[in-house]
Amino acid sequence: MYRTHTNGALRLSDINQEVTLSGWVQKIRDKGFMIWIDLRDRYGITQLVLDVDRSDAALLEKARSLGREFVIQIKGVVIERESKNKNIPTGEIEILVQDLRILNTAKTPPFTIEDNTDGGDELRMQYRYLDIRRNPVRENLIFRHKVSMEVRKYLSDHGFIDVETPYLIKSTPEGARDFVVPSRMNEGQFYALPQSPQTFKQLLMVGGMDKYFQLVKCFRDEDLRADRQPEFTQIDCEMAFVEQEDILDTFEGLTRHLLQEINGVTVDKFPRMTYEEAMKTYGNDKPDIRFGMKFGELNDLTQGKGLGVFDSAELVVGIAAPACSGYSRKQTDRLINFVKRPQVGANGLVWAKYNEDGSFKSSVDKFYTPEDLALWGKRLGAQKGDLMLIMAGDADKTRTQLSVLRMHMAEELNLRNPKEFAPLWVVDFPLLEWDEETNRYHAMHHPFTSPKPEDMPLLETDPGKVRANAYDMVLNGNEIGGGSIRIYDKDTQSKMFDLLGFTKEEAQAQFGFLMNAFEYGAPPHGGLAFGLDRLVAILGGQETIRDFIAFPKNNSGRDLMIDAPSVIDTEQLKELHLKIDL
RNA sequence: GGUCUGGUAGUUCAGUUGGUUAGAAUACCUGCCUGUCACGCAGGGGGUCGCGAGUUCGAGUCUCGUCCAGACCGCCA
Repeated sequence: MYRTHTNGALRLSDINQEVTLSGWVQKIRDKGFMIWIDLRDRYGITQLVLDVDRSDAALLEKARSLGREFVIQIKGVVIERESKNKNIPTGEIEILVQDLRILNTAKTPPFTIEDNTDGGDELRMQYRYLDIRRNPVRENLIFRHKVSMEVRKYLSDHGFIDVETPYLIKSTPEGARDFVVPSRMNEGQFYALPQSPQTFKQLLMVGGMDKYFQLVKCFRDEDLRADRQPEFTQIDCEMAFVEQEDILDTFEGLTRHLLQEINGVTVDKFPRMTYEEAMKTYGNDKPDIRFGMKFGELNDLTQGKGLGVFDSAELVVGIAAPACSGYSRKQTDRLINFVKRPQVGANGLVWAKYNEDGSFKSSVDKFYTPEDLALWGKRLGAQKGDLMLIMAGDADKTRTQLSVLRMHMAEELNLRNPKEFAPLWVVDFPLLEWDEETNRYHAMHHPFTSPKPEDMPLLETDPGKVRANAYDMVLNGNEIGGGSIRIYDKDTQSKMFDLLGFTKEEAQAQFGFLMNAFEYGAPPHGGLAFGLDRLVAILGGQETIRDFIAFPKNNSGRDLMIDAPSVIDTEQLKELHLKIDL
């Protein structure tokens, strides 16, 4: 037997017990007359002790030969510490070692296995198995486990059935690039890895599965970001015989359950906001509503006073940053430079201070009286002591830019409290989006999304105006889930493909299986998918999803530990009838 | 596809206008240390300054190229 207890288990009440422990050597403190060893496993740390009075010379010698991260097994007696350590749960006891067995030696690790490691990201990824020994990473993985167990429990309790769908499926040009897998048995043909199990879950509805869920890997061959991985996990759900309201209720329930069970946070009914409202009020379809700074449109108050940039602008819009009227010239300049960076792309920024004493001061005092500025303040909901920030230009672009500034101010003012949770639904997304590059519409959500019945006539006359039965769940400024009511009749679906520029033949070749299924009694259905990696990171109060994934990929889609992707040998290529053309 | 930042000891980093033998902290090794727990003290070893060209009497430092890493834009139905 390797152990009678784990290294987080023993307490004062276990005094005098003979125990066997196993684990990794975290640290050796050799004081000459006495040696302490911190023994670690995933449950905690237990201090081992040997000394010249109570341990024989051979045992001491063996203990001195240990190095960091050696795997050892010891037998000993639980004793009370003379000087206790209040910082760890096992801090009142230690083990007087009687027998020591080295189970495995270890090279000195390339970085310290401690909460605040000295290792950089690259090394940590290359030696991820060592990184996982560290508390923060281990705790994150356990946290993820808890979240996914609660998800499974909730959905199963509510009648959802976990069904697995295939990973080797068919490539489609719509949407993200596919990862493809060559088929040896079908010369010159390729599978694609699913970007999502979308069509399969719809077919499960046709199959009468009624309520389906799956925690499933999805794959997209697009460039990465700090919070974007080429393979990621989705909580994928679909329900039949439901309306949008039923789906929102169900998954609002799931999210509320998670916040309660995982974070101990009780949340009221989620607010709802239309896409249009979100864009007008926050410049963003995933607003962070933990703080205010709502947009106020100022066209009528600013135009016709001789300030060219405002007069010629389609939209003049601003926010009031709380308690920033004391900003210095340097600070306002920094904000101006921030919005002028190419990533934001604005031409400039007008500021107006609503001072504590009720006076006004702005960067455009030449054009506006204090009375004008007071009206701005009223429109933006500014209080005394606030700083109004105003941008102007093309409506859509300006909203986006002001949205970036709003988030920047929130960061700067520490308004994004990771312990606070403000979920909401954004509903009534547009069905289609015009793509300048390809000169055609493409589906904003996906091509299986149902238009709102009342907007159906617009499909013929003004497709860009059609709203969809599509919805996103937003949490603290992140889209954590999204879904829609699906099309379930063949005619609407083929009209949709038509709008998206598919010929009848293309539609049949790529999605014939789905449209055929719709001819055999497809029930009305809809669903939603959550991004599990991001959801877990947000519930865990952290920014980076990589630390919640056991073995993540880097910026260029590489796994630094196993060094993938890699070339394959010519035999393999030949078998697959592939030639590399570089 | 593009923009920006970085690459110096095992690790995290500093390194002045281009100028002597490239430093610190930490890790590692040795010795000492009668209750340590970020132990302490003394000593020691450790460098292809990412790689390749170029400028120069002289390059860690300047130029060009290249590779790697990170952040962002495009992209991500």
